[in-house]
Amino acid sequence: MSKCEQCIVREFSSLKALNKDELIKLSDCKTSKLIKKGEHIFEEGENVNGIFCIKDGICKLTKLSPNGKDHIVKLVTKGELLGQRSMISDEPANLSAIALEDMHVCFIPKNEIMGFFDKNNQFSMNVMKTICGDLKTADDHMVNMAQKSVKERLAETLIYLHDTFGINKDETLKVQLSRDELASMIGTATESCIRLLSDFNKLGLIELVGKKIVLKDINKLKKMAD
Amino acid sequence: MSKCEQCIVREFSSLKALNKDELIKLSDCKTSKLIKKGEHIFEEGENVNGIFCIKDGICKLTKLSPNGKDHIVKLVTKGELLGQRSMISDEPANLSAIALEDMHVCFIPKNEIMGFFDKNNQFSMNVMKTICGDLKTADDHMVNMAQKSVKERLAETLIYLHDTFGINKDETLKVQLSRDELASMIGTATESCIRLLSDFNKLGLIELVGKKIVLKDINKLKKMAD
DNA sequence: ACATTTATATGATAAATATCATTTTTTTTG
DNA sequence: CAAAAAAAATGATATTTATCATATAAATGT
Repeated sequence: MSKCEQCIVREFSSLKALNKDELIKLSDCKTSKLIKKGEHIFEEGENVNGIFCIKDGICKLTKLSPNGKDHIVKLVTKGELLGQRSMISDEPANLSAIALEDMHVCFIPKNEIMGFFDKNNQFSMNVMKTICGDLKTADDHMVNMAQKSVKERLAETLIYLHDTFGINKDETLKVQLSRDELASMIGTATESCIRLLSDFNKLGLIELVGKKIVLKDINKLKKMAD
Repeated sequence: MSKCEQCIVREFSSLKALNKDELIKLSDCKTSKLIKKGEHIFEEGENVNGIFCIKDGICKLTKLSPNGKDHIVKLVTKGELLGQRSMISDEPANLSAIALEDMHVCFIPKNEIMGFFDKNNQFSMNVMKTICGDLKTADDHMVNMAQKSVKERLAETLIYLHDTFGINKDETLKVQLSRDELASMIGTATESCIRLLSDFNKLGLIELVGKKIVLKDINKLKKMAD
């Protein structure tokens, strides 16, 4: 079992506030899991009873809308924690977490985290700030969904994927979503998403390399996204 | 200056965790404000440096979208706290708060609240739970905006206004939004909103009493909202 | 390697929604 | 109370987006 003290991703999350003793306790109680591409870390409605620390890989957080379509609420990657909201609210998960690539995650049981809350103010504060950041992002996102056109949302999402997750050597976006997933991220029909990608391609804004996407004119895309 | 100890609305917010001594301190540092209908409590981008406790009245939280339209993110009423997210994130307000009717609010400066955070775990936990609740609502809302039609969103919003804020003696919705405001809550053009209200009226789902709205068939509206 | 499934793409069309113009109603103001 | 301004309502039309059908390309299993 690997030691939390030596784990680098810890430094990128609220867990950075933990001291040596707390980290040793953490190492003892955590369990390590490999999640394959397409598998769930947890599902909407499930009682999670702890949080997951993402050591490696990317996953999507989705919610089933009443019309039966999945909506991608957020992408989460290495260094971030999952399940904090459910744990604090003491409610089942509001979203499903599904791996977009093979992942390595650690599970930390609820009672351990709650102990840190009581004794380590900096840790509580970090968690609170993270959730506040999530809330701001969610509000902003909501306004975008409500007020922007599909075209604007697509442009914005491409920029987001580029800026947040970066590009490969061949300049294609590192996070490779299917057209279907991209559509469920911007909230539109798959065909509409594909059609707009074709349009963007013809306009020289992007280039479609098979299923992969290269952003060719980031400035124009940014203007387009408003 | 009225005493926080005797204030009833305190019981409906995170402040209920404060003990007698803390409430006395609170009374000493808080300032009381009357806000008239249409006035701001604070504006997007402003440094708030504390939180507001709503003693009476309702306000809308809006965000200006890049296309220049205001979007109503949330309605907030008596007993709730405002500005918690900005204070914790140590950032300017992400949203504007504008009174929908005359309001009575109390302002509590940041350093006072931060003191309670340090010393009163139950209070911190309450605040955290509130923000977690807000985050869940925001995520749900986002999915609705992205996946539902304007008609579904209108039906849902009417039900929400009914269930959350209740009705007057004449059965009209208590929160009286203009057509423009209703449209900016569901994310559509004012004319589209008006047209759909007319349709709902003709279908017998609602009744339009001047500018006021009566829900006539709540079950059908609920089905419509999904 | 070939058959089968799945993903991507495109056309045709329908439905939803926005925009612009105009009218009617309500509210405000002098 | 009348005039002006603002809000609500409706029609005509344009634009956006969804849906259904079908074609092509890529991935998968045996």
